[in-house]
Amino acid sequence: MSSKKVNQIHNSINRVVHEPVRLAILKILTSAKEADFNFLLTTLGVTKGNLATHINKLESTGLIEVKKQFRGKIPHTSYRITRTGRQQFQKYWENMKALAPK
Amino acid sequence: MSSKKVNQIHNSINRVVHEPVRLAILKILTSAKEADFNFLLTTLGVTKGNLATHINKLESTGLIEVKKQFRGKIPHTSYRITRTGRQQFQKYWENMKALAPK
DNA sequence: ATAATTGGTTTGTAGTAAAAACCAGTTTTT
DNA sequence: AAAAACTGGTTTTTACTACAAACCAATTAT
Repeated sequence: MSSKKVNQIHNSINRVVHEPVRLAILKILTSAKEADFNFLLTTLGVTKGNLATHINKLESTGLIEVKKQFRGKIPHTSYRITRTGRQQFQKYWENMKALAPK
Repeated sequence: MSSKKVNQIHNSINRVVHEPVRLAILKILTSAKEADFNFLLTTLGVTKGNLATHINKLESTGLIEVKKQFRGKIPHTSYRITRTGRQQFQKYWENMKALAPK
């Protein structure tokens, strides 16, 4: 069979971004510039393990960066979206438009 | 712990609709009124088994309906989006807007 | 002294997408 | 007449992933 590349718009969808919890995280980080673990935890209403997993995914793929510091003696972790994270979030939505109702 | 229902916008995302291949199928069926197995197969560029599985999912959840008939002696199967399928597709995109960049 | 908070890691389970193999019947090609 | 290809799938297997629950160490509040 000839390999005909037709549309395959569904292949343009970045799965890392596509996951709803991560979409919500990215949405928050595009608006807020910075957010910490607990804020995301209560805002999103997910479990800690689940949140940590999604954050790891976003960090390991370079979409967000993690800033760890101490506030006094208490650890405090906050997250920011990276330049490429912002770009990929934008690109994701451009691609999604092809699947939206007219 | 108190069950605080906060935002949880990610929970409003219908997972049946959210899957990219199914999104593409629904998009086609909202535009085209009717499409058959082979058209979807070549247009989407997925395997038959994979396509059949997604179609089953969409049918069993009531989003599309399947019309089977014979053209002469050859089976011919076509698909249409249902009323509620159209509604849920619309609703999905409304919910997604909450996660899109402003 | 105990409980709660911070910010996780580890472990286990369940669901799912996807490819590949298989199928029965029909049609086309050689 | 035989072989290949088409129609529209089902079944099986693999691999990934989301998610919850349990656990943790250190610190702070009661």
